[in-house]
Amino acid sequence: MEVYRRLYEAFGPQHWWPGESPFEVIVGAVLTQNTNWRNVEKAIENLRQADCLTPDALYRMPLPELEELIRPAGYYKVKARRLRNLLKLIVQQYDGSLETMFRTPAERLREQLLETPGIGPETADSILLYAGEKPFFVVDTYTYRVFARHGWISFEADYHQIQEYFHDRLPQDVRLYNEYHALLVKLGKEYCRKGEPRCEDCPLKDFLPAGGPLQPD
DNA sequence: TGCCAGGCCGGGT
DNA sequence: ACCCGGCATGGC
Repeated sequence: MEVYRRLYEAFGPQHWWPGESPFEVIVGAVLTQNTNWRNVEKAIENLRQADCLTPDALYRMPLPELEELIRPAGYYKVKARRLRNLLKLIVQQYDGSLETMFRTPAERLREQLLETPGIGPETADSILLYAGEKPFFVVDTYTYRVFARHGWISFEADYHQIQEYFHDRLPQDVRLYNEYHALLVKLGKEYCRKGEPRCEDCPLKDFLPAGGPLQPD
């Protein structure tokens, strides 16, 4: 929580990803898997131009056409199938209505998302938090890297353990989870990229263990 | 120019 | 159970 405060003071509110619509957020959550958000924006813009930013319209679209539209997001063939799998759930189980979908108990919806091929824990939690406003903390590579390098979690910790770490320590607040995750991404991009920790000017430098960041990354 | 990006899956030990 | 490559485009 002190870490959160420090980041908020350094970077301010990120007002991240409450994107145009919940559906757009869902599509973005799949397309951004291991991919720069800028590329995702191009893909979403293509979908908008094609007037296909609704579950039914997108689910109806032939796979090759979908692949072409989302091409800028990379991994376009896998992602087209993953999107399709998710759309199938939304259309067939919830009649294409996100309101209906998010009315189902969050724990059970999470299970359903995870059963969908191509939807892993981070994508599922991103959908639940950012589109559905359900209190699931989103753990991404930056979360892992930042907290492991500071010695706050183990480098061996899996997704669920890391999520538990946050759920145990933070008030259950959608707004807070939302902002915290966004701030960690911001921090990660600027100071905690893969090869190069730049701890000198990092807002969290005071919290580093003696001898600098831990490294098994 | 090479490396990285807001993961996830499947196949090989 | 673990480890590792494949998937692909665009930006710095």
